[in-house]
Parts: sequence; structure tokens; C-alpha cells
Amino acid sequence: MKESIKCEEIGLIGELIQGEELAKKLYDQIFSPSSPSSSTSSSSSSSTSTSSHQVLIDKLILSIETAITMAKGNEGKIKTNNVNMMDSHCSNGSPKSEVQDSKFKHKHVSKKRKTVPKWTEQVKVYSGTAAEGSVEDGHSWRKYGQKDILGAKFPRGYYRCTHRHAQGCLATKQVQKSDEDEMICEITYKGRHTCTQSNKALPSKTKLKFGQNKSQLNQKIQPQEEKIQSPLENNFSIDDKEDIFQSFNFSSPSIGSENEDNNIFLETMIENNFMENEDNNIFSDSNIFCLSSLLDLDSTGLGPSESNITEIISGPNSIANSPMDFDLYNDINFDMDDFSINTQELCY
DNA sequence: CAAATTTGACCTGC
DNA sequence: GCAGGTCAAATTTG
Repeated sequence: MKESIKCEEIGLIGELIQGEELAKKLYDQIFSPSSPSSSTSSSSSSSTSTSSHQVLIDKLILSIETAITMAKGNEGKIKTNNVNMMDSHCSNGSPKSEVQDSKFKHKHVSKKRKTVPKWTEQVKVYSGTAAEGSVEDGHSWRKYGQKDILGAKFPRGYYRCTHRHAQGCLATKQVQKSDEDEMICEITYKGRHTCTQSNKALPSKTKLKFGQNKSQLNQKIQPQEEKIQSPLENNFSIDDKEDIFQSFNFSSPSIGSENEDNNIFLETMIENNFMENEDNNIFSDSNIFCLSSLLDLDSTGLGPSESNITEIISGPNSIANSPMDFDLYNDINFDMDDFSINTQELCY
């Protein structure tokens, strides 16, 4: 409970900071004669600066409104959390005290897991071993479950990072063979690896045996595989607002060529400060940045060029690969109802 | 024998 | 109530 309140506070503070920054910007634009926006073209400066002032003011108002909304939301949330805790404990009359308790704790935390980044890929395996689905993505995975999915020919396999316990790596993935084409596996990744496993070492292959008879497992596994780009709508799961967070496009070259450390840093930052804060709708659906480089599976920084695997993570609006100006997105964000954080901060 | 997989049961959200 | 996701004991594998 404390944590969620803390998250609310963080979001609120972020919102207020954003408001402050916007106010400063506005101040600069109005009162600073050397402002780049007004000094470049004298003929159009007046209308341009006026419109930019308008934008800034809009942002400022929105920011303040969001902060107010969040502050209001806090009151109810604290109460709600109390009730939830009570309900969860009291309604559970199971005698399995210890196991239940630990499970309960776990499940309670798992609510937050919904907020981890999630993206989907389709992997085509040419070798004819799609049966095993030996999908190599540079990480070792341990299968923890398999489930028949309604309407799907093949069961879905559930995998988590082998280093989950050792290093607390919470990355998971779900692998499911496509109904239409057995050669295609749809892989949904959730969370990013925080383990220190290196790609340089040969990754242990995930052997996916869903819906296959064992004789097929003796087939020679060839690593040849190709990630194919599916239509954007299909390739990118937009199940919840947090998904969109992947689509942040950090135009900064230094970030664009991120290494593992920075990725982890960002993810940690995201998870600690933003992602958990579900109710604030931070980074709402319409925020169309791209984090593709940060979510690159090749987290060692070797890059996709090292392999034949091309990471394809596309935002809903195809902006992922667009070199468009970051500020444009930033402006767009402020048109959104639930925007609550200054994304420019992330850019720096 | 340790690690990985299988699989039925359990939990949660819709 | 159902479907999807996870757990964990049993089993298999190296």
C-alpha cells in the first residue's frame, strides 16, 4: 500500500515539476529576446511565438489539471487499497496458511506485473523445426507452464528467465505457434531481462514442444530463423496502456545505441516511477514514442546486425522507425487526457 | 544429482 | 463461469 501511495506521489511530483518547467519555458519565450523561436524569422515570429505560447499554456493547464486529478485520486486510492487488503485476507478462508500467505503476497505483487513492457514478435523458423520452436533470442528460458488456448490449434508455452531466482530477472515470454502457419511462432515478451547473462555466451535454446510428438524432437535443430514483420496491428499487442511505453522514440543518439546498463536503468526508472502507477495513466495510449532500441532483445548491445534476427517492435502508428522530431511527439502528448509526465525529461 | 520440463491444480481478471 | 496465467510436485534429462 505504501508503495502505491509513493508511486502516486512520484507521479504527482512529476506532474508538478512538469508544470514548473513549462511555466519557465513560457516565461523564457515571452521575456527572453534571444529566444530561438522568436529570433529566427522576424516576419513570422509573432504568430509563431504566439502559437507556441498557446501550446505551452495548454500544456501547463493540462499538467496542473492532471496533478489535481492525481491528488484527488490519491484520497480514494488509499481507502481502496485498505479495503482491498482487507478483502483479500478476509475472504480467503483457506486453511493453507503459510502457502496461501506466500502465494497471496506473490499474487498481490503480480498485479504490478501487468505493467511491465510487453511486445510481440513473430518468428519464422525455416528449418522445419518450428515444432521445437527453438527460438534463440540470446537468453536462456525455463518453461514453467503450457496451456491450451481457446481457438488456437497449438498450446501456448510459458517461459521465464532461467535467472529469475538467481538474479531476480522477471523477463517472461509466451510462445505460441501460429494457426495459419506452423512455421511461425508468435512470441510475446513481457518485461526485460535484468540478469547479467551475456549474449556472447551461447544461449540455451528454448525447446518448445507444444503440440508435438516426441519423435519430432529428434530432428536436427537448425538455428536458422527469421523474425518477420507482421502487420503492425498484429505485431504489437496493445493490451494495455503500458504497452505503448515501448514505443517511445528516444531520438538521442547516445540512447539510441544503448547498452545494457542504460536499458536497465531506464526500465528500472520506468518500473519504479511510472509503470506501476497504473491509475495515473502515465503514458497513455496516444503517446507515440518509441523505445524500440531500449527494448532490443539483444540487450548486450551487440545489436541485431550481429545476427540474422531483426528485432521488430513497432508502435501503433509506425512512428517507431520514423526519425521525426521528438518535440513533435511531445506536443502531441499534451493533447492527451491523461498525460502526466514530461517526456522531455526522459530524452535528456 | 541438479537442472529442466511436464502437467494438473490453483488463482485472477473479465 | 470461463479462459489465461502461474505454481509446484512429479518426472525426465544430462
